[in-house]
Amino acid sequence: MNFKNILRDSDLKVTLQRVHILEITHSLGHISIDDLHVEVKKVSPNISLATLYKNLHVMVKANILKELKIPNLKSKYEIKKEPHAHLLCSTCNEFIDIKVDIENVLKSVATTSSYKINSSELIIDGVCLSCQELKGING
Amino acid sequence: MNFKNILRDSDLKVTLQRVHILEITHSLGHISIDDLHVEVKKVSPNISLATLYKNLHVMVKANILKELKIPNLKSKYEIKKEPHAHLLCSTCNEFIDIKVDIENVLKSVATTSSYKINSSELIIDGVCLSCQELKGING
DNA sequence: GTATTTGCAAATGATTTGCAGTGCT
DNA sequence: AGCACTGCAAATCATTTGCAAATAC
Repeated sequence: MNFKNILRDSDLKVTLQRVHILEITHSLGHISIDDLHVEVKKVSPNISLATLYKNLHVMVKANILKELKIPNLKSKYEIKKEPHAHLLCSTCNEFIDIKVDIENVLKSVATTSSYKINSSELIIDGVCLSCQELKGING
Repeated sequence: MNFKNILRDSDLKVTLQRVHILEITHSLGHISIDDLHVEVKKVSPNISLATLYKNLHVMVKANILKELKIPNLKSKYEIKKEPHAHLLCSTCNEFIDIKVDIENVLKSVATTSSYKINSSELIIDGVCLSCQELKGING
């Protein structure tokens, strides 16, 4: 991914900080602002939280990033890509992308509601396999 | 709905404040903490935000209420009921319940991921009919 | 009567803002 | 050069906590 061009295409100046934010977010998949701060400081030691907040907002508005509001946790950010859902393990907080097909569901909602639908966010909450096994051992 | 019994069944003391919170949340469908504060003060003028926060947490933990984290907005709370999705108008912020059937989707996710699924949250974002019409007139 | 809950005020935590200096184009 | 961006510190906003008085059971 060429993040410099992505920024230029959105009329955002290419700064080292922004490129680092995008590279780290891309390589980790989803990240909270605090984890991002830790990671970005490894390459830009003086970066401030204020800069992170400003850049996350501006890049969300520019449709480069997406903010994911997650039950019980702080928001995470991800690079905007094809629609997909998320699966959260409520025990260990593993958080992963999953492919789901809800096109027909969205179409039928559009028809019955008369809404013009832009996007959707599906977060599925459960217990991952290894946490199920641990629970079996301990409980 | 008998909110006193619902509270008793969860081993929560029945207080006027809690009953008011539940009555108002039920009658309005979904409500943010600030709107709830305004509404509850009409019947319990001295209620504090701290009491609201404490009670919302305790009632969410007791599974009487559900917290809805909504893109761009503050959380809303609703009485826990059968699974359903939500439709948000990103122009006027209308926020409504909708019936959707994603049982098969969830089942297939359970199978492929080996997760034990507890719940899911689907928020669909779009533009409602009257905002579409207004945009047509003004734009 | 005891334990829980309430409401206040203060503390903490999260996010935003103002601004002088710096860097991108 | 000119405007946007950064980083700091301060301001604001949101949420939580501690505690004395009030209330539920």
